[in-house]
Amino acid sequence: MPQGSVSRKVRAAQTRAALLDAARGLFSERGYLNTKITDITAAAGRSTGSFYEHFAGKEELLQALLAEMEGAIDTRMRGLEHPRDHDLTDREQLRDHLDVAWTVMRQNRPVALALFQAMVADDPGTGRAWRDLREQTSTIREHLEYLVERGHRLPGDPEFVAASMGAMLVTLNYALLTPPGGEDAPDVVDTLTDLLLYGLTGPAPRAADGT
Amino acid sequence: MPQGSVSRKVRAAQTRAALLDAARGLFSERGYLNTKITDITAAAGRSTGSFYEHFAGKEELLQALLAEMEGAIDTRMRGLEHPRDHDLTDREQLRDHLDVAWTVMRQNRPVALALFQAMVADDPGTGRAWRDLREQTSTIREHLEYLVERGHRLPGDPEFVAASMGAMLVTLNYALLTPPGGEDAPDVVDTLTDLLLYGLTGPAPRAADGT
DNA sequence: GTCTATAGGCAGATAGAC
DNA sequence: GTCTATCTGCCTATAGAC
Repeated sequence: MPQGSVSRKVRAAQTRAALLDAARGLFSERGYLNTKITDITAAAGRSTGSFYEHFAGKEELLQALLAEMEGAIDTRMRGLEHPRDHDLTDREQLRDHLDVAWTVMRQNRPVALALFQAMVADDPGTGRAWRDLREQTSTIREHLEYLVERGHRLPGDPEFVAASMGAMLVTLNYALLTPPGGEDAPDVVDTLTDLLLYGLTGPAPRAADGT
Repeated sequence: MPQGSVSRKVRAAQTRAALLDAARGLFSERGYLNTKITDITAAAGRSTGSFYEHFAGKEELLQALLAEMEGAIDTRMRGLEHPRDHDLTDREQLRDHLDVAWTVMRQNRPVALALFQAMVADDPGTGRAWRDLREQTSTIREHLEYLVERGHRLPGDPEFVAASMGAMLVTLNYALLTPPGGEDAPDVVDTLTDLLLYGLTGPAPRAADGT
């Protein structure tokens, strides 16, 4: 393989990375929908035409960002078992799950923001919103199904309950991208944990027996 | 006042109403973001120029639709007292509130859809998402504040808890605009009531005393 | 107030030289 | 692969006749 060819590949990869980086920055600043392809190429210091050598359009670039993020998460999670039999009615375990989800969204702000906007901007008839919600909550759903199998009684269908939890999380994350009080509320995860675990009635002393 | 002038006013009102009607239909079919002003005028059987005689733009038309909806609700609710001291930890009262909210969104599908898309499409930096969520949940927030005043312990700040409940509601509504299984799930309100009231642990037997 | 016609401004996407 | 240049289509918004 000739050297020139290698160098070419490297430069191509650099351009691709530059586009992805620029996109992240712009998505975070102005949002996904308000960012034009020409904005991205300009910020990356590349030409408009160069963009289409790497991505068919903005949506495909977003999928690439998503893949990158998922790759990074998988790497960090490597080796950590994630068995199906977590008990989400255990406060610590529920809190862990919510904390991971929240942290991932916060640490990947541009991607989370863009995915949410893309989900909502899509023609509602396509059903993308429900599909996205469903996919993003598949882990929670499995844990809930496990609970049901063990005889626990949930407020409703596990799939729907999981989607409801996800809807709350992603929408709050979006709404809090610009923190209302200036700084990010520190106890979001704890509050949501308690709300989802015990509801408005709050943790209450249980009867001794399981009647 | 001359007759010609009256007739003119009437026709203007008809055009305005036709535009609003057409917008409702198109928003419901294709969504707010994908509907162009020219689509609305075409569907209403009017010219493009006519639109700007009544609205400065699409967003202003949406605000008009919102005002219309709120007017209709106020009319229906006229005479019904809505005191601040509702107890949302009472299942029936919480269910009633969620049911009203859900029914309003379902019966005003185009407006609810459009408002949600408009909220998300706005530049995130404006903080519109949080503001909208806050406003739409002001009633719930007041009830929760009332509970806190009476000594009840909530999972967190009433404003944030109310916003969380609202986030869940409006996002699920949006995701379920195209029902996944074909028909609309009938027990959405009941499931959300139980989830928000008791959480994942479900209603449980309480201890006899309040220790 | 409503119409026709059009100006004007993007922004997506491609052609062709290097 | 990357660039410059451009074409194309779409949509907002206005001008001017009726």
